[in-house]
Amino acid sequence: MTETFPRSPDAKPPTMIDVARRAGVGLGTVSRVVNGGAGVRAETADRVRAAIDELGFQRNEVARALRPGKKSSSLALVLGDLTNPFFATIAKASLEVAGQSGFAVVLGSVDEDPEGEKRAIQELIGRQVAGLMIVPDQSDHSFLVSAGVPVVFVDRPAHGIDADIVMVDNEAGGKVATDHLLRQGHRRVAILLAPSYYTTGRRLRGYRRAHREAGVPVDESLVVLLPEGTAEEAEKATRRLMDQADPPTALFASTNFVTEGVLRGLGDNTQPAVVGFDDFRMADMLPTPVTVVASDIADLGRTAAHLLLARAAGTDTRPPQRIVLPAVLIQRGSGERPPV
Amino acid sequence: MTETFPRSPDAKPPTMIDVARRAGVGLGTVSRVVNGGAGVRAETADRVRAAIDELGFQRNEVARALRPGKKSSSLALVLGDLTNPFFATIAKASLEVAGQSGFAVVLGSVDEDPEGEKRAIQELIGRQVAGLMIVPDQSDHSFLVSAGVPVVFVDRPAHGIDADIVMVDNEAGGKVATDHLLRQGHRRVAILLAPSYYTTGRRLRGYRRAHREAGVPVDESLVVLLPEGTAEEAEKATRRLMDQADPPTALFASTNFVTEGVLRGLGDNTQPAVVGFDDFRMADMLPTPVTVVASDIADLGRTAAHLLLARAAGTDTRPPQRIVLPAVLIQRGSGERPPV
DNA sequence: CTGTTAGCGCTTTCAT
DNA sequence: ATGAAAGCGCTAACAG
Repeated sequence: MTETFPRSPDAKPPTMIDVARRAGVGLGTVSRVVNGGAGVRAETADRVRAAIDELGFQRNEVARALRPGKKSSSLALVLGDLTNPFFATIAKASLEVAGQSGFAVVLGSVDEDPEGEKRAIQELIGRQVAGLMIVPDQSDHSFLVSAGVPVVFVDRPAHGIDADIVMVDNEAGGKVATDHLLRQGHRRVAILLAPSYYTTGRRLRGYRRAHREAGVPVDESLVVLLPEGTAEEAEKATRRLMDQADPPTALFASTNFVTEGVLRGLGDNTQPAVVGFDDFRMADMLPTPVTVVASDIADLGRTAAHLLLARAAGTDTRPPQRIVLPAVLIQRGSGERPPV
Repeated sequence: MTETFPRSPDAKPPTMIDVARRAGVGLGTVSRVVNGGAGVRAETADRVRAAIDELGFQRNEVARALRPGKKSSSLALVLGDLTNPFFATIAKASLEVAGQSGFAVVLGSVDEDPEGEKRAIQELIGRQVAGLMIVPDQSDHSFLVSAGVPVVFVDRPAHGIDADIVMVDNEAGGKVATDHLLRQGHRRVAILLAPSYYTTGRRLRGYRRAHREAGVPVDESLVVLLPEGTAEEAEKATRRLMDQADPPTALFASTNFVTEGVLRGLGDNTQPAVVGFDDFRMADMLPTPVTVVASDIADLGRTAAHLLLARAAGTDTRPPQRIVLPAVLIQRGSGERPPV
């Protein structure tokens, strides 16, 4: 009895009114039943439910969300490249948390262009999302101040607005990684930074502080700010570093893609020590297992989602929070090579 | 002059009526301007635009989508684990395509439970998405027939409904991989399958066909159906395989996670040849670079999104399409080891 | 307990 | 060219 092709798109789906007529009750009663059925006689409710099944009725969430106050039950997630496991992990985690509360997650498509993010965000706000989780770029986000929607920033704070932020302890991470290298006697530790103003700055800060406290001067030629945070750029930069007169004996890569590039750039050269920021799948399977400074990225996403949900529900009215997750060193081999 | 905290959540955003009052025009005029401004005197339009800027007005997409026919400009994407690069790639690609057409993408949270997918899909339909892209599980999807929304399945077809499907040539891929191994003289080729009824079945079919055509009998003890498609299960299964009396000299892993597990299970044993299905980041960086059968996964996502957009727009009214993308062998080393 | 009614913000005729 | 008015499907008073 099952049809085998989708119903023609113009066939209008049944509404509550259809259900009401079918069940011989009022519109309000149907609404009550659909929303839990409190205050409706069991018998009536059954009749309504029967009608719902027969008609295949499904509540129109859009109309429901039109009601003022009743913000749509969806959150927006704005981030860069889903192909980056770092972002994918955040997405998955926040999706799970949102789903548990009956919220869907709308993904804003963020192209590369600088205007893309703002456009995407405004688009999303127009869709009446109940809240936004944003992994912001460097641009000004003050336009969000008057958006009337709760916002939680993830991984890095945004300019022009004081809102909740959930992130990793970048400076401590940078410090731990560098300490580890210096402690083993390395004196020429290079750092390769992806161009993300904030995290980059903090990680570099940790790197410098480690040097200062160890009494080791920083050779500025070993501080490399990549033009792009890709493996390709990191690979090129690594080659250049190793080709110079006095090459580093250790390299600190500031993101997972950069780590990949560094390893590629090093090729068969198994001399220099390498520590990466952010763990990645199969880091332990590479020829020399990769030592990293890692955080619980899924927790980053989960925490952000929980916080946003609480803000959206109005449950949480504290001033903007700043949640910082720890970063720990995971020794696997590449970071434990002694200096030459 | 910029405030530094988000506006209190109860501050209602300005509506078109506010704009109309402010500009001293009628509601309809504002609507016209917002939608391109055709048929409005330039001078009037300017006044309206000025009011829009001053008030920071933003069209309420929800109210807009309430209009019948005017399907919301968002597509739904329902898939499993975003943490799997395979799915993440699909998500990213479809997101880009959708974004170019001004569509947002809503992600359904698909938990592990079998009912999860159906619930998520119905939720999404209730949100009036213009179309659905689904990487379906094995359950029955006939309930979508009467949903009145175009659906495109990705990676595998669904039961109970004849809709568009974009996928990889699984059988050819299985054949190519197995051929490659047999051609090098391997006679004991194991295949490790993740439990996904369809792709698994096709890949296995290719495996069998390759054996048949080569006149090599299949040892059924080498056909392993994993209880779960995780690296852990694949690792355990690989250990078991290699521990048996007459172990295989080659292994064919049916997904990227399975490939990872196989490599882990093999550990230092660098004897057996390995071919994986689906390429993955850093496959070329492992101790022995990994030979894989790969397809353009991003293209899978892109194609699905394009098709869905056309269906949603009513532009494409062809009968359900079945688009199959090729799978090619990428030789990197692990698959070129000779039999012992 | 249940039916009726008034909007939510917008698009879209239909007059003017 | 522009204003007025009728809903879209639903929720939330308000009556009965």
